[in-house]
Amino acid sequence: MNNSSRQQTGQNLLFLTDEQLRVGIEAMFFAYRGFTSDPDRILAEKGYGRAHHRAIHFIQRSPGTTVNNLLAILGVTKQSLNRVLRTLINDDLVSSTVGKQDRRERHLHLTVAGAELEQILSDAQRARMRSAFRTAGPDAVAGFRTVLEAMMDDDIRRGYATLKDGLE
Amino acid sequence: MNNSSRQQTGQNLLFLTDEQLRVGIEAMFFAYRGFTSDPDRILAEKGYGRAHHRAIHFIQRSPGTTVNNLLAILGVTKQSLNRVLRTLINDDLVSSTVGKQDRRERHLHLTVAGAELEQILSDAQRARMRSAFRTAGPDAVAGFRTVLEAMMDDDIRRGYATLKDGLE
DNA sequence: CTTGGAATGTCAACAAGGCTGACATATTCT
DNA sequence: AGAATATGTCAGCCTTGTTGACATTCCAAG
Repeated sequence: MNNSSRQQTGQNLLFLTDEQLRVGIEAMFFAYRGFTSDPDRILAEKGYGRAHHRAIHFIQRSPGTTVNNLLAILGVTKQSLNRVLRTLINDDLVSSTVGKQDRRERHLHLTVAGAELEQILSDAQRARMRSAFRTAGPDAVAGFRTVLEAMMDDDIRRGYATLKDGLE
Repeated sequence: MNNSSRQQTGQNLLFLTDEQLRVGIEAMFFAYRGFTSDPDRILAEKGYGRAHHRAIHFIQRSPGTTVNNLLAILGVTKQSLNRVLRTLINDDLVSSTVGKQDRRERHLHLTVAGAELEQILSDAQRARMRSAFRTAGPDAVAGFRTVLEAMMDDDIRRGYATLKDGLE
């Protein structure tokens, strides 16, 4: 299992050595820290955390989404999500409206203030991503996305593919 | 600033649209969750958390490293790290030995049991990374690493480059 | 040799944000 | 009518981050 590609098998599989995998693992660790650091700084100033950012992000990207939808995407318990949503609703960044077909459901939207904060956060996060993408170039970006997609859990990759479809 | 590349500038910059950046952001989010999920499961069984994994990982990769080195890499407070190290040392997964030149320093090593756990964790994490790399192919992997590197904070990228140098 | 600073450890308190379990309420489906 | 669903809420626990205060040990400069 270890060093599975010490002897090559026709193709060049040197990119699968344990050492290369270790570098990939550490790259993920350090890059993810950079990826979250800018929004984290902004959020900390306003008394929010990463969990609030995640909720705001996915409400922005799917306006009117229900609590259950959000739970499935975020992969946390309803108690955890509820705590975050409660503060966002109290602070008037998110609105929760009763469903029309199914009145048990709550549909979530960003308020004007919520959309403003979302904009600030995603501007900061996109700025870093844009800079990284520009530096790396389109081919590298394609590879980046291919590898990340292959690293997701299967069920998530399906949902993620649906998200992507909005693009084509 | 927004949709900065709606009109192209000679080169094809469609990969820098806000939509593409959003997909990249969500790819990072979902992929990182996959990336940590396998070790997290194993750690939870043994009563440890992600912080223990990080400590074990970097002690394994730099045996004899000092607490201060580890603090710089992990980017947490010494109190936070100390709490984690204390449990690892108590559980005999990590040994802490007084420095010979500078006896204020503590040099950290994995014990046999610690190395065993590290092996289990990194096997799990590498398995996912290897599968993703193999699926994506060497060119995609190169792009993946290029983008991640460009996404790190500058000071970290320098340290990360040093780590990488062990490879060539 | 004394003193300042560096490296480390430890105690206490606090907060965010995960978790489980239990329970309430409203609504919809069967 | 009763089961199932969607949501909210309370209480308590854990990990892991934070700050602040303080002790110890040692090196090095004066």
